Amino acid sequence: MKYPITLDALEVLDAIDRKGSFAAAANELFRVPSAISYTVQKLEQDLDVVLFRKEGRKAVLTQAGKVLLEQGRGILDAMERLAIATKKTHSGWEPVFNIAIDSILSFDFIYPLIARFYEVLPDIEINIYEEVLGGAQEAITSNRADLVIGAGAEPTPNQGIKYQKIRQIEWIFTVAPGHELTQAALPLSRQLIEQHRFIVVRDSSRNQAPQSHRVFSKRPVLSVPSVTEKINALRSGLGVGFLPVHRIQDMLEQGLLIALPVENTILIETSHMAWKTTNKGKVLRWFIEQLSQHDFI
Amino acid sequence: MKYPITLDALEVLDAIDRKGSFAAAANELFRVPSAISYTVQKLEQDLDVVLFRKEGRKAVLTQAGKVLLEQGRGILDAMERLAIATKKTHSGWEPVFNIAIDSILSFDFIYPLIARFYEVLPDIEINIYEEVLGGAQEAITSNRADLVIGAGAEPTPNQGIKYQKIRQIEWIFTVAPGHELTQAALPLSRQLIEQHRFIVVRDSSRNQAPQSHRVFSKRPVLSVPSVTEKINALRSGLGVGFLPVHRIQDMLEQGLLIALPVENTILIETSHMAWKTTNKGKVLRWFIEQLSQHDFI
DNA sequence: TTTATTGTTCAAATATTTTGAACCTATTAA
DNA sequence: TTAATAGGTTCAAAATATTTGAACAATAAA
Repeated sequence: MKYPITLDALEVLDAIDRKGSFAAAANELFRVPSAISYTVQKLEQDLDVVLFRKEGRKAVLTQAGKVLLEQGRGILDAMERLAIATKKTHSGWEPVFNIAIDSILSFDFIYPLIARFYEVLPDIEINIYEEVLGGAQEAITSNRADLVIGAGAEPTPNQGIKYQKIRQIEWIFTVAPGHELTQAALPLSRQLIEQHRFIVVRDSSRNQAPQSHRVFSKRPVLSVPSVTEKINALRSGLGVGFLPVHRIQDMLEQGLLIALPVENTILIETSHMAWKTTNKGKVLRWFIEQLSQHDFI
Repeated sequence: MKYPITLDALEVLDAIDRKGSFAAAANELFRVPSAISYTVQKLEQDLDVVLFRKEGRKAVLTQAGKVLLEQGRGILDAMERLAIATKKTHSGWEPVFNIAIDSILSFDFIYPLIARFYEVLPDIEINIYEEVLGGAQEAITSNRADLVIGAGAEPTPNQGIKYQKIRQIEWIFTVAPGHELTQAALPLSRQLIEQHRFIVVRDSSRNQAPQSHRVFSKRPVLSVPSVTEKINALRSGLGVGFLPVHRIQDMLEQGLLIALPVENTILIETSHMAWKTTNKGKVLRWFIEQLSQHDFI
């Protein structure tokens, strides 16, 4: 016999353990006690292992029974999830979706996007991978990623891969008026600004994610949930950081925020996304659509 | 219906996929073709998902079918291991120890580690299996694995699961001085390097991992038992391959080995390990300790 | 000592799976 | 073009497997 353990047997075992007796398990499963007895005996026989010992009028799990039950529960869970994943796939939703992001890009806009995604579809697994320079490209051709957010303009068209430019963002180092850095010599050095508290956009997908792999190193100091909050925090003088120019143009003009040049800093971030044209998944569509909208930023 | 997917159905699906047709699967399973048909139809009906599409006179898996099969195989494996573990517990043996490794990671360091383990505790059965992207995470929550070696930095802390970073490894494509690839235009293309003989670290453990893995294709390869041997073989000009930078720094500087850039290659491999905090096993501790040591590499 | 609860056994009833023959349908060979 | 062949499906009958219910034994609680 290839698989002596059946799902039904595991289900029965689980019910017995939770309810405390064969009789109660029978009741829960809408079966008659003798059916439970039969299932357990069959399992013990097929597996050639004693799973219950009689203690008084009750049956108690043996050590082997406990191992079987504990691990078996994991398998039952996996089965349930597999059924869900399969159905999701059938209706066009990928069960897992992998995003690779070039590590030089800012993640400020990605976290809120993922958070938004989980609000809509909480049980799809999103994995974000950071890729170093050429890696993002490779990630897609080797099917490691479904969507790549890469740095630079769109690369030359490639067989089977679609590229699309994402809005170009100009980042600028910003502090509140009266901040001590406004007194420092310009341009500011990296060393100097790193001594100040940075405000970063937090990965808010943490709590809601079914399970998400996040793969970048960061040393956040003050985390906020979105770029809007980041602007507010900066204005309140809680810290310093880079902000997208187009979002703070007015405030800069009104003197509510001060922009300062920093040495060796790339200000303009051009990025593109890439995906396989054969991929018709709905999750992919969702992300492409969101990223295409000019105001998602 | 609580569990629409049965183990038998997964077994049938697996056989169909491996053998290529319903008829061949029927033959393998000592059943009649109509029985296979019946099982598949029942599964499709219970799950309310189309799993096969007819192409010509053959039946081909749909996307959903592929997801089901791929994940289902993991569950079948888990079932087999569970049966073994239960029997071992019954007979007083320590249960098997399962390690899941993310398939994008290099196995080079694992095989020698397992070999070392057998020197210390030869009676314990170690299973290594490969998990695709998110799967490694899942493997631990569902108890399919006792230890997971996953890609990326440590994920968000999770109830009952402990994560620990493993040393980050930078891999670099290396050849011996005077190798003909040193004359080629840089960066090297994948096609080009694939024409050369690769040196890979062999799976020298008893219970070998399911697949050979990760070498680009069925090219001529030379298997060696450890990374040290791999370095030696490379230096002798026996072949080419990726090596961890920190192990060959000196040799690169002395010109004993030549590093060459390859297009679209991810150079830096970050990884972490994960295990259940409830697991107090001796075997687990041994592996954690070994993997924590910086020089195990 | 009753009485209720728990688990087991066994034959009968019921449900599920497997079979084999007949029948499609798309490729391949003649 | 036609025949032969390699899948795949359908359906009723046969073979298996599971569930039931009644009778029974063992133990704890009243």
